[in-house]
Amino acid sequence: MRIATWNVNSLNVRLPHLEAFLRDQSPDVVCLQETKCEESKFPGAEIEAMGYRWVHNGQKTYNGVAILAKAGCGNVGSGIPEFADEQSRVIAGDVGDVRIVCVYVPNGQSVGSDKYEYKLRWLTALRAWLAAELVAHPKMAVLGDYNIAPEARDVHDPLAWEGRVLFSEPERAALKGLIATGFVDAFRLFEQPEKSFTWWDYRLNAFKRKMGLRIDHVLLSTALAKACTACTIDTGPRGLERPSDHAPVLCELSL
DNA sequence: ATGGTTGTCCTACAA
Repeated sequence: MRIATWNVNSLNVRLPHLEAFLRDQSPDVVCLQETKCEESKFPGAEIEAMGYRWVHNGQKTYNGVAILAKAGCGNVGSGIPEFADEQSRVIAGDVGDVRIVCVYVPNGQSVGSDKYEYKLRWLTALRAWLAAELVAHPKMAVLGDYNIAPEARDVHDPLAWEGRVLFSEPERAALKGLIATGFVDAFRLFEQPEKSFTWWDYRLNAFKRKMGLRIDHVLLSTALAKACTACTIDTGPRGLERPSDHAPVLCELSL
């Protein structure tokens, strides 16, 4: 089974890129973030024509998450239970015997801001929920835009980014704490190229200058990690005309 | 240089 995650930064704008990605990579499951549309504007017919069934937790203008799956998914839930959130940032469902959780972690804006505090509270709630979910679903994959670079090697200029949002110590500690409840970062199970990133700012020609961060992740429960044979970043879509600012991450599971 | 670009929606705001 091949699973993937991609922050598309508007699903309707990125539909041609998504179509090419699905054709080129043929993933069984794709988690999307920042669909930026409510249900009435979700391009469901187009996605079904590409051979995928879908579930979506959307909202107007901001956020929005979806899971596309060739085989469809059941037992679908939206949001973090017991965490009231007006923002559409989580959707989960079963594909076969694997629990798929699609997350769009808050950006946090800047360290010390209200949005930063919200990000940390959100991550605390996510951790508590997922720790409990692991008991019921030993085979679990949590994919998405975490808006956190875990280590210095995940940042093009770690000295410049140290202490800033996306790479501050409290954010990294929160991600580390989440992982410590029973996950592994699939990307780091394997040898990877230097300067492996998943997001590059639209400004200052950041992609061409390799000025990126690795903030999109595939976390696998320890039971599921045993089945993981590869994890890669597909930088192709980031180089296209009018791209998302994020690249997709792909993960291969021998299931 | 505290800069710059994109998406949504039409004016700022979020990223």
